[in-house]
Amino acid sequence: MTIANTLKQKIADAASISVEEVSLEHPADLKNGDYSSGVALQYAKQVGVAPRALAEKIVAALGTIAGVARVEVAGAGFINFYLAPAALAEAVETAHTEDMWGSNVTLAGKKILVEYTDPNPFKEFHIGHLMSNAIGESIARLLQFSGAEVKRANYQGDVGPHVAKAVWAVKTGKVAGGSWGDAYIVGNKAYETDEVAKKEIDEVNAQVYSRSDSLINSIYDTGREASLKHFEDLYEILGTKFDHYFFESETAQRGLKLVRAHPEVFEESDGAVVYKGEQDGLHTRVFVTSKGLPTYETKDLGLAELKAETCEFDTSITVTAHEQSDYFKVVLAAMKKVLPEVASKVQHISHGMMRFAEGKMSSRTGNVITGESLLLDLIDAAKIRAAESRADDADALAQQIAVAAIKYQILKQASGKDIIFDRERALSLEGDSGPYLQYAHARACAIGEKAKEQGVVAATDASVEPSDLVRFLHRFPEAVEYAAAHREPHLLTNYLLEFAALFNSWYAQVQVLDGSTSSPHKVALVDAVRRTLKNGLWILGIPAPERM
RNA sequence: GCCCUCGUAGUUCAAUGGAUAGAACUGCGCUCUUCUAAGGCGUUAAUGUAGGUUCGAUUCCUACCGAGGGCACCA
Repeated sequence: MTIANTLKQKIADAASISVEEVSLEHPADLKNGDYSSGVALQYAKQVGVAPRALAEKIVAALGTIAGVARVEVAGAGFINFYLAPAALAEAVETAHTEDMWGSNVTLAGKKILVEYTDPNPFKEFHIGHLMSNAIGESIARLLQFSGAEVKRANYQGDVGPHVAKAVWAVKTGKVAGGSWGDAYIVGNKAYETDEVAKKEIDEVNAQVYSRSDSLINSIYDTGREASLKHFEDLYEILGTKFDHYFFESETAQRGLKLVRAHPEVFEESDGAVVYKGEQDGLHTRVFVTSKGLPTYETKDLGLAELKAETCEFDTSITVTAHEQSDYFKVVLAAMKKVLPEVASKVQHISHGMMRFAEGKMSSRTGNVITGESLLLDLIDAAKIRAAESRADDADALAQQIAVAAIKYQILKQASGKDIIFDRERALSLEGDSGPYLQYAHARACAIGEKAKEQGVVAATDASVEPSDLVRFLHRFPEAVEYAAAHREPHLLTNYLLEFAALFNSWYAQVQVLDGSTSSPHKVALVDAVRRTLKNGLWILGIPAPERM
């Protein structure tokens, strides 16, 4: 950034001090300029000059900076920079003409594998999977928009006790016609309350692994395929396309081999094979049970190896709920010793859990809310509004609005915190919401369409005094880069909300197609706004319908 | 007991060590003869407690209080 560099160089002339890094930020209030620095406040004491006086000296030494219209000293000693109209008009022009407006190249050439969603065949698609999907997809897109070559991975548990429970329930005719998620619920309950059933399920579990029973094989194969197909339908609605699918059935043996090959890393304890995490300030975890079965820890080691063999990557990210944070640290500590090269590329991103406002725990069918039922409820609710819209396909629009509503709720807050999900709030589709952003985008599209009809051709005019809307639009690329650097979609969500609010407010005051000579410029600006919202929504993984 | 997250308006969330701590929902009052009122405008209301570091702390450090999660054969 030229401003930061100039500031850094000239501050020495002004105060005879050297600074390694100058703070330069976007003031929250646009009145305070496009950029602002607090260096004078920071170094006033060291130099022995009052902050404002030092700021004045620095400003005097700065001279002219390309693209900056004026520099002011304000408040206690802040140095505020106001960009020149031409520099801001350039941002509008870029946003109006460039498809990739807002992208950056900070990760160019980097290969990144992102694993997320991770549902289990034979079980329901839970809220947690929905959260992991929304966050993982958005992080993948943020990295992509920053120039990285991103591959999406999904790791699913297709073997284990949960599978046996569902298969047993079907085999014994305990469920008929229900979903595989229902079968799991029935099997799980029987496992906990019925001794005979428990024994049978354990047997089924062994048979699933050994594939020794043809009836069980048939139920298993049918169920696995149906579950995976069903998940695919959900991914289609959610807008995710995975490049790689990994299954626990592939990672178990691999993991066991790795553990057995490293007796110096793992030790035996009470018949089980464990990793003593205490040596790394963590806790002990079991990798192989006393029955010789691999636990999830071991499977994760196998998964890491399998990922590295399947595709090349510089970084491998796994997105999970926060409850697995400590677990992951132990696995990573063990991995550093078993697969050091892979371990050095592994990163874990965790998110909070979704909780529900009291008394709103059940779905429309009266059951516990799953990720799927939540989505279906929202689609239903959105249909009423969609039917009154201008959309050609109301059902398709209802789906897009529902996805926006739910993803926005997840992506609007810092990912470390739990999310209190209030259905009423999400279903209202108003205010601080995904549909609000979509609506602003649809409005911008409508103006573009009308401009075309009237034959008004967009043309940016660098001499027009820039509005707050333009100055905020100029910050978009930096907002993307900032969010990508922190792997925090909510930082972009916040920017987009504020940007959309600014646009809506501007829209209420300004008539774009008023037949005046300023129309072409305003049409260009509206198109720049449209692309900013479109690209921003794309990064969040939220569809941007052109008509609502 | 130890470890990890986290405590901000009545509620759900923001705030890159900076300027008057921002929104949304709720309440009340305006606003469609003008490009979409899923919109806009106005109005009340908050940093858990006690110290520390700093020119400046919601943010960093320490202690306490409170919430959620994790801590051996589940995933």
